[in-house]
Amino acid sequence: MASGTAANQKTRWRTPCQQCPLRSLPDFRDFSAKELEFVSQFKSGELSAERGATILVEGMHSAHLFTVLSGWAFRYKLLPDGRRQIMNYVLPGDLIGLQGSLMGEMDHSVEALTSVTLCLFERSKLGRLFERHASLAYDLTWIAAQEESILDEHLLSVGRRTALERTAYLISFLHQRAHLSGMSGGKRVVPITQQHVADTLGLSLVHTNKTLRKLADRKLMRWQDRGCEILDPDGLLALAGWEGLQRGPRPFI
Amino acid sequence: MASGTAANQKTRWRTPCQQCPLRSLPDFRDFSAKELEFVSQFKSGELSAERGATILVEGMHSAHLFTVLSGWAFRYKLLPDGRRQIMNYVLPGDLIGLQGSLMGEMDHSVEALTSVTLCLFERSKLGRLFERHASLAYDLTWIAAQEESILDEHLLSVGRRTALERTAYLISFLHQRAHLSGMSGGKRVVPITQQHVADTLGLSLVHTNKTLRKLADRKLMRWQDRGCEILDPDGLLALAGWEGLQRGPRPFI
DNA sequence: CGAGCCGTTGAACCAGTTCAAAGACCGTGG
DNA sequence: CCACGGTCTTTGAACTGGTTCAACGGCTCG
Repeated sequence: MASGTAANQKTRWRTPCQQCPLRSLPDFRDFSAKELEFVSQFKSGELSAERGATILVEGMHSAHLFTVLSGWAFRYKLLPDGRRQIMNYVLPGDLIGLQGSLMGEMDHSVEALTSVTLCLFERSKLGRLFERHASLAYDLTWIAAQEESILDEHLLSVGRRTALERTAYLISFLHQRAHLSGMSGGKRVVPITQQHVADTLGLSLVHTNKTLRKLADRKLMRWQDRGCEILDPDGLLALAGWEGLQRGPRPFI
Repeated sequence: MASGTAANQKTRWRTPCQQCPLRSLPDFRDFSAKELEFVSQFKSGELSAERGATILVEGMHSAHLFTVLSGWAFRYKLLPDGRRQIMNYVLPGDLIGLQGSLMGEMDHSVEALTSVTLCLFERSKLGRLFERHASLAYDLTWIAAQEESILDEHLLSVGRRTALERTAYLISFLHQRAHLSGMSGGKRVVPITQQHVADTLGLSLVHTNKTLRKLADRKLMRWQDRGCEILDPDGLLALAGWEGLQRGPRPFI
């Protein structure tokens, strides 16, 4: 279970939004010069965190919003006795802390899976975003609705899919997300342990291991190191009974 | 499982937003005259649906958004073979169809639990809302973030709580929601069957029945008719290990 | 009065958990 | 260089929380 301390480091400003490497990804929408200018001054700095570091803590009242610039993280909640449920994964281009910014305090925590760099935005400027940049306000709502849609699918998995189906779903999901964030050359690895898979799917570690083995025996994927390689994307989708993520231009801040 | 057909009926305009009965509830935020005027012309009519009727269908491309004026409904998804997962319940003041409006097509369905009346909004006017009414745009984002927060908690339940804890959680959750929507005089009943409980919690009908019996034996609640009566709200919260819904002024459209 | 829906209960079963142990692969310090 | 401890994965075996199957009783509504 999580043991990392919040060893975050504020770092010097590095990446100007105008040259943000994420903008060139095909899946992100284009920004107007005006939008770009606003986002640029909305951004107040960058932050980096090591693998295992806790970026946001449940109950915390944060003055910031973040967008992931590079690396992987995950959102989770704990029960009083320590049982953990991972809600979703956070990849480059994803926004975190919106829920906390709008509702006062975070209702979940976020931990880094790899070393991560984040763009930092001032919560206090969020009002101005809504007042002066309708298109960005729309994007924020879109992002929140998108997250809702993903959570719906996760809930369907955990509630109604069998262990094998769930696992196939999760592997597909992560593979697609990685692909759309430009992280995978197809074979690429997702940096998670089997414990993460278990905590995402509501399964025990042991049964997760045995289920992954079954998927490997069927030549659908292969577990290696700390992650997995996809062998048969379509087979996984079919097994999960899942349509896949919807594509199309995606906003980000 | 769901059998109702979409027997929706457009009805004559009835409730002017200025006299909306929901506005007087303590939990909803106040509107300025300007906001009220916009919402008033954003609303294009009302619609009513009978118990069992399907209000929105997964895959559908809807030209409307809805707010529930009265009655109960629920959001759900189906797997190809018919397994059903209920994602959340929809009560007076709740918005539905936002996800579909923003992302093109609905990724879930909505069915009425009681007879329901809905306010109808034109999706085409959503752009104007963002451009001219920042405060309402903010509210929409808030609403989406709130839904996300609720889904997180559901996912935690289904993934990591035991059947008894889950059931206690759901009962508490519905009780609180009903209370905040002004629907309950404390003893009031939630209009759902045990099949709905099962499909919300990812349990079988039989085991749901046995679990509800345990809660009743412990004098925490009582099942009656088509719903339940809460006997010991705090006992349920404690059993679930849940903090309860956060209060405070809540926006609605 | 019959058909459906809803709730209830018992009994057999099994998907997934828990317990236990061991092997692979690090990085670290002696 | 090797020994050591920590993290991660793997596997077998016993167990159990929850499922499935089956049947029945009560209620409502046409």
